[in-house]
Amino acid sequence: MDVRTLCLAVLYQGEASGYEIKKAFQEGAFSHFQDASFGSIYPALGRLSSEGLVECTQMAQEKRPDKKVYKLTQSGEDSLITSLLTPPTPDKFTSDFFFVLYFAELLPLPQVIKLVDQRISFYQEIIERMTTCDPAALPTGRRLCHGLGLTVYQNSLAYLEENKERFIAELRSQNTIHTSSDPDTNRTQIETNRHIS
Amino acid sequence: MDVRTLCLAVLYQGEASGYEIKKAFQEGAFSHFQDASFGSIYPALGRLSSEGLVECTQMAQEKRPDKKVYKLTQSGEDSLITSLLTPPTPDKFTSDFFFVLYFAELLPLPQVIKLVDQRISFYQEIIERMTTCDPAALPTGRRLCHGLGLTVYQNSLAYLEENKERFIAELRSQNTIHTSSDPDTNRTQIETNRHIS
DNA sequence: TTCAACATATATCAAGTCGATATATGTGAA
DNA sequence: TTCACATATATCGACTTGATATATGTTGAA
Repeated sequence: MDVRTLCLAVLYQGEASGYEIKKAFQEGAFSHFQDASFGSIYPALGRLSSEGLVECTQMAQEKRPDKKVYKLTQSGEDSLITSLLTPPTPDKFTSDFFFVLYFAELLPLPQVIKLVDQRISFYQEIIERMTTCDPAALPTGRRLCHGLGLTVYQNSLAYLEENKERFIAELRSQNTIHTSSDPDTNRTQIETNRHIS
Repeated sequence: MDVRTLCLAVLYQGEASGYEIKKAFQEGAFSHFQDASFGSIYPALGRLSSEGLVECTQMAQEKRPDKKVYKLTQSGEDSLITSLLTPPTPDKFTSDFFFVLYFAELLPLPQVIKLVDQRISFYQEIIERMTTCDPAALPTGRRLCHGLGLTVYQNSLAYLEENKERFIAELRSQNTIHTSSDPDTNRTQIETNRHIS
């Protein structure tokens, strides 16, 4: 979804500055499935302003730098709905964790263990944050989002915890790279895995 | 992860052309957690070539356009390992499905039902494709990747199937937008939801 | 107390990436 | 036959990211 629509979506929840819109993607409700940087938010707000989809009020006072508060117009609301009605593009998921895990055999075992442990902590923290809010208080659509997301994290955590020990034991038993710094042994290991599909 | 490393990773599995590398991200093993386009793959292969991390063999014959087959060098293998050892960046997940679902109350009910049904089919198809291969045949790292990914898809599917009817019933019962095309009714609906957190 | 780290707030820029498009040919199905 | 699709490389405009610049307030630890 383009950043312009993303901004409209945040502003639909209430007026906000560019800085606050960024926070919605960093810590807020949208943080799990959308993102945008300042470099795209500020230009987007400029365009939305000139097209009349948002209105900007300059808050010159404050003890901070000027704050530009943006507010959705009726035209902006219409544009948001229209965008929501267009067929959604496929999900995009990129993960270095999965990528590194894929090549676990090539890495020192302690490194792999650390990777998995960090992942477990990562899931635990997200789950804790997500379970502090009461789902019953959410509107229907948001509640399904929340429930589906939480399910994914909980089951990922459970899977990792259930398989961690077996996984590590298997890695330990099958190669020598982890206990030796002999380059020849190393090389042999790499060659061994080379053509496994 | 930068596209250069991604190319090295694909080439680690065996030599390939730019076109074939693209396919690895589109249909192959990496398709679930990494992506790259021609616009980034071809320049990356050029740089990798000039840096000696890959070797290029021009296959001039064939009945097709020239095929440039790239092969990993020792230096390229070392570079891949080094990249795998650097701390992984956080996952990135963007989903229009979640985004639209979040605003389900604002949309016509048939549209929302279609969205959920398509999602269910999407999960079913992926699960079917992933369960055709035998996980026991995979190297340890790949097997954990595969298992974790499959778990996510299976549990997402189960959650949607379990909650679909209740979700739709709830949407149907709470608003009028879905059965009326009266713009005033429409507007009222939008205002009603306006400030729900 | 002081001082570093962090938060608020806007904005820009180089580098990288995507999605579409161009080019050229082969294959298979309707 | 003709059209859609697959193979194959390559480029380009538009967009996005991540880092950085600028300026100030707050907070907590040494």
